[in-house]
Amino acid sequence: MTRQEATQRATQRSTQRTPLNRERVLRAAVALADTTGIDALSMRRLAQELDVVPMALYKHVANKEELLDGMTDAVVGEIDPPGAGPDWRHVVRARILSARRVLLRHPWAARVIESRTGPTPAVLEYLDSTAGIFREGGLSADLTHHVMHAMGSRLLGFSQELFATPGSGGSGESADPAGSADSVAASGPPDPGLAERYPYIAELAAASHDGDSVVGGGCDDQFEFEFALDLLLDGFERLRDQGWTSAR
Amino acid sequence: MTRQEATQRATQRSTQRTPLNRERVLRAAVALADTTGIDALSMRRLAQELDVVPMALYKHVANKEELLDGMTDAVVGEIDPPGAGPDWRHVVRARILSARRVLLRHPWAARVIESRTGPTPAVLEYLDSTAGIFREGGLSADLTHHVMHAMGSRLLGFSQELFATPGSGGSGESADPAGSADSVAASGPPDPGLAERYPYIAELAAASHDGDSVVGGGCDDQFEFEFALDLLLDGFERLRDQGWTSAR
DNA sequence: ACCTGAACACCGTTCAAGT
DNA sequence: ACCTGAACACCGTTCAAGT
Repeated sequence: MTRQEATQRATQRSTQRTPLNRERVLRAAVALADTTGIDALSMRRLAQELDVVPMALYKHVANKEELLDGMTDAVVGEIDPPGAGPDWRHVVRARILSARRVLLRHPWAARVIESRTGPTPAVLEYLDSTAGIFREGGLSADLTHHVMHAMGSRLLGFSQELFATPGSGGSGESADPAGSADSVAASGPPDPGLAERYPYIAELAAASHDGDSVVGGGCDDQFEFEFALDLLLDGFERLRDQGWTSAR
Repeated sequence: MTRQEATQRATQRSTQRTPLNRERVLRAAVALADTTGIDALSMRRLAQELDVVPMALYKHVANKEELLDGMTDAVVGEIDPPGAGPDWRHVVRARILSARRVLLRHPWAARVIESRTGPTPAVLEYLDSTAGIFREGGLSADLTHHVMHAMGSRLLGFSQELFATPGSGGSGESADPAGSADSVAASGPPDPGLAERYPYIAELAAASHDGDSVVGGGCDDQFEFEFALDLLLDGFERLRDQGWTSAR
């Protein structure tokens, strides 16, 4: 390679890729996790994807934990801002369902968010504005406090089921206690021993798809999520109307 | 070392430790995770703890995933069997609070259980007998199915809060959206900027410890867990009494 | 046939050597 | 002063060599 060729190549490379910055690192990390799963996301693999040497990443994130913090903020930032409307239940419901759609787009996000030791700025902002919806809906600060706890990670759209549904991608975001029922009853030639050993689970599995669809797990994740969400919102509203306070 | 000494030492070693078996491997793994946290549990470290060569473990568990499955079963096996009694709400409540106590003893267990791709035998048995409590309480199979989904991982005593409370050990089992509020307001000299940026969170934090205790996070995890649990059980009972069915 | 040391293909991060 | 290749201390698991 001549000196001129080398210069050309260097120029070409520097023009064809924008110089590395935090934003680009985070976006590449999110994209990599989306396509290959969170387990395959390593600093080395990410560097390779960005066509830089691994150590180059450490100029933009202090370490892998900070990378994961940044990815969390990027994902939480995708959640729709709270809408306007007179009905606080509708507003909070719409926002949480938006969060759920975001988590479904990024199946790895639930586990990453749960693994953060503290809330990131975007999460704090999300929690603050969501608390505001409850407060403006007439719930006392006391009740809102316990409501936020009761919602727990469901606030961010987590399914919080026990096991990943068969269909879910890689690093299970949604899961399925009654669905494990379904697996027991529906997977291949149903072992008669299982239905005998777990009679109640077998019964639940039957209840889940005696309708039109008999294929697959048989559980409608969206239905189950909204069932629990509405049950909780119902309960919150009832407590508000009763003027509930924690006794202390 | 003489030949006799070598024989003695070999004999001593073989008598002072029972020969390795699956049971002993699992118990050592649980103990190691309890004391050092789940992140420090590696096949190599576990082998070292048992005073064997790493490869010796692979005769008793196929791989690390199977080790984690076994640890899950060991922990879930610690949950009290369902008690007897006419009040299904009391029975299911007591059982779930027992599960919660078990998880508090093994702070790593929640994350390990969540990471299982499918239910282990002990989990299936737990879910089956818990579904049985609901069924015998008069809930239809249909309602019980959705109830199990709505409970999600809370069935196994998971706190399901967003972030680990400051006090919780290592691999966060319990967490705290409103508690993150508390951290914001309570940590050190409260940055006035934070309360302005997150006014609702600041308000919740204030609501959480305007009582007697002002120290620490200020949240009573046990209270929050039971608040949500009872809210859900209330809702289930109400649906049962209304003869609720999913429309399909 | 059984057991196991060395090796393989990784990992996050440190650090010193090179420019 | 900046950048980065090599190195460090790990990891789960394979595999072939040794008994």
